Amino acid sequence: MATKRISAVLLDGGVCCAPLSAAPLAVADAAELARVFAALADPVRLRLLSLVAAGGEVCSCDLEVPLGKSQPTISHHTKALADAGLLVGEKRGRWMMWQVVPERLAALRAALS
Amino acid sequence: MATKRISAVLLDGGVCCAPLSAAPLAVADAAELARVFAALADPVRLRLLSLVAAGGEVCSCDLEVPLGKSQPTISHHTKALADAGLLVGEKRGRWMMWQVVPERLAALRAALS
DNA sequence: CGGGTAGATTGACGGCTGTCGATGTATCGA
DNA sequence: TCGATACATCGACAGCCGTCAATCTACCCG
Repeated sequence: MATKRISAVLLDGGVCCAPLSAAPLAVADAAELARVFAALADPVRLRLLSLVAAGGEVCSCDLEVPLGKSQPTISHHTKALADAGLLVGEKRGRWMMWQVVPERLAALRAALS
Repeated sequence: MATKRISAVLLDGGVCCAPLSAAPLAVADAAELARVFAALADPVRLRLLSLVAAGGEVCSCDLEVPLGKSQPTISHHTKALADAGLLVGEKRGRWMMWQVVPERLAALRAALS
């Protein structure tokens, strides 16, 4: 019930409304947006997101080496990005395959205008 | 000297290069980007930025009431946004007037593609 | 000058977060 | 069934961050 309403900026295709400069951000919208930006506020997560974005579909096991972090740390970061809606994962056999959610990135771009 | 080189994404008009999905983000670029996103990863700062963006030019003294925070906290947040290059301030008499840096927002949008 | 106001700075406190080792769970191959 | 692999979870630790009261600095006006 607490989250019946979610910022319109972050729903739908993400090409929505309420850009920063149009009108003062509502408190709830600001909280939601901040949650997503917080997911991007870490250099390791940004590189992880970039690796997945550039690769199209990437396995968790292929992230440890390029990022130079331990397996639990990689798992921690993929979860953070997934919780923010920026990544979706699909378990395929033994492997976890990750993809970016382009609509989510578009929603962020829309909010930053 | 430590910052001789700064991510091209965040310099120039900000309409630059190196979008996330094009190629894996360089370590230095990721660090710079993360610094800016960290500035946006707080609901109070997002509302502050939005207030300034919507108002065009806003005095610090006009931020305490709508944000519901103490004066030192407001000062802390304006400094954080200014350090991230998202806000510029001009001291005019007794008042500090703030404006957004649209190029910076554009640079972030460019990076998120 | 002197009083008042706007803002920055400092110090302190509580909470959040990135990191890793250790452990648990599921899946595949032999 | 057994060993190995991929991933998640837990617990712990260190460092960072948002917040405020108190204080300091700069500026205006009378």
